[in-house]
Amino acid sequence: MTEKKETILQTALELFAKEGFNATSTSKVAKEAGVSEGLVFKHFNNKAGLLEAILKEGEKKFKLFYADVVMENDPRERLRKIILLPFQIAEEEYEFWKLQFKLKWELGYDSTEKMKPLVESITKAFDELSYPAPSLEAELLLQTLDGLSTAIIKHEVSDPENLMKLLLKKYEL
Amino acid sequence: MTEKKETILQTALELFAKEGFNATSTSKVAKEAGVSEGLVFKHFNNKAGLLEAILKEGEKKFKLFYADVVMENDPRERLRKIILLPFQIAEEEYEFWKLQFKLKWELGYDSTEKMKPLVESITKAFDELSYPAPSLEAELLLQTLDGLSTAIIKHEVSDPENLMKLLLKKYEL
Amino acid sequence: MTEKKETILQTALELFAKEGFNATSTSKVAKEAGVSEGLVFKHFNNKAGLLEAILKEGEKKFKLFYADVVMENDPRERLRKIILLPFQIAEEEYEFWKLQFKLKWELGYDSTEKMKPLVESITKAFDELSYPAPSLEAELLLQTLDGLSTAIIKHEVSDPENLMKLLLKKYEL
Amino acid sequence: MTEKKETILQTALELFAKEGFNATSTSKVAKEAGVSEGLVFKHFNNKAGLLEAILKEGEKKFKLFYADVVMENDPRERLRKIILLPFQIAEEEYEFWKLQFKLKWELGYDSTEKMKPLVESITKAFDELSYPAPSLEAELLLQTLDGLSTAIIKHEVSDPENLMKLLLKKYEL
DNA sequence: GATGAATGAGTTTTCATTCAT
DNA sequence: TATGAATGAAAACTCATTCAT
Repeated sequence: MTEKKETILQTALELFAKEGFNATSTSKVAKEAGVSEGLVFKHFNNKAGLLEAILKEGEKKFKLFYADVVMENDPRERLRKIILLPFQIAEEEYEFWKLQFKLKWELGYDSTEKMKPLVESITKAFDELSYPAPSLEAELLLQTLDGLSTAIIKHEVSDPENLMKLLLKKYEL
Repeated sequence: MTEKKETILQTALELFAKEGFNATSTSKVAKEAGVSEGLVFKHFNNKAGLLEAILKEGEKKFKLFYADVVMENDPRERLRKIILLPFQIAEEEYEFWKLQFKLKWELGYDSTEKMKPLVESITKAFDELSYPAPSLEAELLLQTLDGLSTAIIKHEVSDPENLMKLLLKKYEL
Repeated sequence: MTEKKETILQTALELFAKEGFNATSTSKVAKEAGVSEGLVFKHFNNKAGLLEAILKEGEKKFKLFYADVVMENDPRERLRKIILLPFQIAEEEYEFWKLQFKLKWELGYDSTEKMKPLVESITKAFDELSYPAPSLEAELLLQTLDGLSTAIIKHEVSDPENLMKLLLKKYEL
Repeated sequence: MTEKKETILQTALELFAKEGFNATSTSKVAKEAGVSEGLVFKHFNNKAGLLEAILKEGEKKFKLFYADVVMENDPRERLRKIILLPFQIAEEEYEFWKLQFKLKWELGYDSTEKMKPLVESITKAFDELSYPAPSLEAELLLQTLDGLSTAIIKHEVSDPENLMKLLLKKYEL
């Protein structure tokens, strides 16, 4: 990946995250990235290709993010790890995750399929810890973490540290 | 409000919810609503005005939705009511709420200000029930409900009934 | 002429003078005049009709303006009178005359025909005063007065009083 | 400046001069110039930008036009030169100057500021020639020339040659 | 790989005008 | 006489994309 290609990708990420996919013109991406309009298309074929490239990066990060959780054998530790995740997002990555959320709404795509392994992994953990309704517990926890992540990314959480502790305590972790 | 104006509003709501604000052209709204494109602008000045009108309706409904919670005096009952809310959304209103969520992401606006009274009301409830960290509890609950609502609207919840029961039990309600 | 019709005419005059004919929409005229959009058309048929009505008023005033000059028998007095004209425009009539000038440019119409009697009258005056080239003198004087009027209407003349005196002296009046 | 950009500019000049700024659509400019409408906007941002570009060219020519006058040291020669100017406009430039006049009316902008050096230069000439009211003389002469130019451009002058002579004689040049 | 001029189809918006009331 | 909802056509402007260099 050449330097300019990288710049385009990064710029597009930022603009898509800030303004949305449809509201961001390819020409704006090019201008902001300091490259010619044509180059965007040379590298990514079309606007959708640019988006795809970004999304692919997103999924990679996403998997990396969750891999550690799924691999964890100890059920209590597995729950701990998934709960900690939202709080570990580095501030410089907020833009990136914001984009992922934003795009999911804008393009309306369904992530349930991709989440399945994670859901199952969490379900199993609750099962092993003898929760009476492990599947529902997993669903609820993931929804909670989803709401929480949203709030964190939007800088709407006042006291992350204690919120984390509270949540951990609720699951006796 | 004339009949046609109403139709435009309704059509725009549906299209914005389905496709997103930026991806929906005013000409499509007009065509779908069976009116001339000019009329859209006569009534709402510009595309943003149309959106605003929809959003204003949204806020009205939103307030109506939460009014019952805030007015409730008994703290346990208040919590019960807020938890029940997401599960009471009528299926024909999914579009409407989907739009509200979608737009919030697409336009990136901050709803914390508008949520304040609700947050305070829930905080107070937890306080009265002697939870050790009422403010954090309120924050967490609302985030949970936010994630949950999202899932419900997107038809991603498998067993709402039991999910609701589980959540109520967690708060001993 | 009803009161509302009069208001429309007056408003249109002002707007056309300020913004130009093409740049002024009928809806703006209606709004500014405080009447419905339809009424403008009821009274003047179409936008061109509105313009025509204004222009007709203009010609009336114009003729009134010059009648006194043409009627004057004494040649020196006739010249005096035509020279004084631009300086006698009342400030509240500037808008009106500005419009006349403006429209002439915008619509590109030729006023030579209408000016003929005046030109002849001035020519005759110069002839009677034994100027060697009366026709040229008349042309030049009228062009001077045209340039001068323009400047006056645009508030670009610093010292009208003395400018007038200077001009009169040049013709020994 | 690419060839097409040049063509657009030239076409716009002609159309604006003939029909006026507001009455000329960008689509007409594009069609007449044989380019896509988009290109007009690529090159000039918006319709006003196109106008501005033309006006800028106008000012350049304008300055060139008057530079020779202002540079002239001999006061009599300076007056001669300014008087000759309107008569030296080449017929193929009539369109251009017509536009300048037309736009000044349509857009209502004030050229006094830009004329200042010229006014001063003429004032000084009259002063050096011991005219009793040099500043007023300059004002009057320029207004005369303004009216005259207008008439020339509009082809309303019957005998330019002798009109010129008459004017020169009036200033003993 | 990189540029930027050029396009064509679309989008938002304006506007003169009509018509039912 | 007067209103204002409604229209259809055109205007200004945007944008993804192509292509010659």
